[in-house]
Amino acid sequence: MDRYEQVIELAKRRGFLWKSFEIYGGTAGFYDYGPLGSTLKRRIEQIWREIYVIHEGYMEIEAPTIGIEEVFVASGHVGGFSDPLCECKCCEEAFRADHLVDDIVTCADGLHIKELDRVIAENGVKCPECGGELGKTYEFNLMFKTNIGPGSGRQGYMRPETAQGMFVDFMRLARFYRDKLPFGATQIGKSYRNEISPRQGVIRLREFTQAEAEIFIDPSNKEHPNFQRFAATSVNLYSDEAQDTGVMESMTLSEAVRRGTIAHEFLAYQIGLTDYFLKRIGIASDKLRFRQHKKDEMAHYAIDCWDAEIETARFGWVEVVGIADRTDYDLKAHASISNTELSIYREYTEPRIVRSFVVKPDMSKLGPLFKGKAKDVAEALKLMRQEELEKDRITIIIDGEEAEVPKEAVDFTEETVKISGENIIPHVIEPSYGIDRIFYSTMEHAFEEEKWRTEEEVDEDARIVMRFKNEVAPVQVAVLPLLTRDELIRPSRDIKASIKRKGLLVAYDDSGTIGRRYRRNDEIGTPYSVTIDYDTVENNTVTIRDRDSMKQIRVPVDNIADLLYGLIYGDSEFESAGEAL
RNA sequence: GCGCCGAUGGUCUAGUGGCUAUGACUGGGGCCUUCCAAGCCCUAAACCCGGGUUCGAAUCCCGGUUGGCGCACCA
Repeated sequence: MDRYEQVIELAKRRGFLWKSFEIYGGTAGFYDYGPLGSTLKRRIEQIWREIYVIHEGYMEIEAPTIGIEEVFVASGHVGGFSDPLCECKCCEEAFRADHLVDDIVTCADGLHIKELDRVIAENGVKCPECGGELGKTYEFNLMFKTNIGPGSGRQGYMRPETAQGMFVDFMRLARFYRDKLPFGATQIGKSYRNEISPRQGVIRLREFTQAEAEIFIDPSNKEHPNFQRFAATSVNLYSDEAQDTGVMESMTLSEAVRRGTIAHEFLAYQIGLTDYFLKRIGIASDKLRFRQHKKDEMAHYAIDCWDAEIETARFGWVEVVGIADRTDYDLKAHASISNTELSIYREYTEPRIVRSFVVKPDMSKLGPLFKGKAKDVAEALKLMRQEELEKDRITIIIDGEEAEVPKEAVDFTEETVKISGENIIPHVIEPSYGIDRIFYSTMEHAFEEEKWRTEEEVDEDARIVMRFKNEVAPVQVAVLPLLTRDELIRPSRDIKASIKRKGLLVAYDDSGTIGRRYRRNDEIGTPYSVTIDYDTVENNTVTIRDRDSMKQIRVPVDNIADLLYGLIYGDSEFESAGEAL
């Protein structure tokens, strides 16, 4: 049984993760989060919110999970989020149709399926495996399709990423942030991809949770005002060049920016934030690295892109966060498809007085002379410089033919114009988190099978402990009467109630021996167990047991809830919080 | 989507054509018990789904679902 199996088995048994639709046999690519799983996931998301929404100030929005066709035409998902597949009629092997004709035509990936079929037929392309005849090419789009409204209603798609919701709302967001860059929006929610063959459990899902931030910045200023916060932070960088040699480097973020390894400060700051977040929820720092996309792997519009990768026992390095500079690609695409200007007006500190050379073609003369080509002639004239227009003969080239334009058909002048600002299209910095993979990694890195042997014992003793960080542990406190006796159960119930009032998630358990109950709580990662014994009845004190060290302290019952709250969310030290036992 | 291998209580598992389907752990109830899976009693709980072969199928055959591995895919 490898580590993955151990973690998944525990997750299943203890109510973290369940296969969806299990009583009907289940379906690949879907998982339910059980009671403890939902709680853990929500605590992870809540820390993400604290960082991105509260601290960074990128407010959360909520857009529909179903999108209309235009949105995904603009985003490129309708055309590009699919692959043309082509199967051999003989051996039934499936191939990428565009790859089959790569050598025959120059831009194979731009061809439609019909054109691909034509190229395959005309060139007699056969199955590369067995030489058999190839079947018709079909498009396999990874988006789930649905219909909006009854009958032949509008085509809709389940969103394959939450990002588009933020781009589509750009104008409203810009207004909300009073037209000042930089600003950002975030979204935590479900996305959908109809994976061809999902495997690897929760690592590859058809319905999954993303947490994404789209940060709109001034393209001419990619510094980050708060960069100092992470300047000295060391991270494991696996850059494009490093991947060729296979050697990862540990480097401070300021060093990485200075050397040009990371394109700019703003991106480096985001890497710093991601590093901070992942470590805070319990990812082991030696199993975390940032890998730069190779030039050929990066989306064509991105300038630089880094993936946070976490090392797992079975799947090796798994991509959990993508941090990209998407430039102005998305805003331009939506602007063009929607016919809406998506830009920010940036006023100059001082209005600029610009002298500009203006060409004024006289259409009443050009029209009769050039007829249908008059417009092209005028456009060509507008591009000419003063010296060219002052020559005795003005010649232009239209449709490969030289033509002469009479001097009286074109006028030009120098004008003085006052420009007080300009419209700019912001660049987008996008950190995109795959919450389900992070959830699993948190489980795996928290999992520990602890074995030890005391001097007298021959057999090994063992316990399974989920060493969750206090902040993410689903159950925060266990309240355990030492014995099943009324005089201990009664004060236990009062203590449970007082801890609940503080907002902590508390589990009460009085079944079986105390040792068994400690083990049960170790297995779900409860950080602290409060035990009520006969001393409690006598002097109103209880013991608190620390999950990781199994050490105990004795503290008064009176402010037990505040004390536990401080241990979980504050800086309190366990050992100094009470009298050691 | 293809190939190979698997699927038995909550978990792990025995069972290769024939008794009421094996065992352990876990869970629940109780007894006992003053701090790390102790003991005793009681108890709940399973043959992935659908067809077929057979007097009889958890077992053999076919199809499906699902899991693992390999191939393919992974904007």
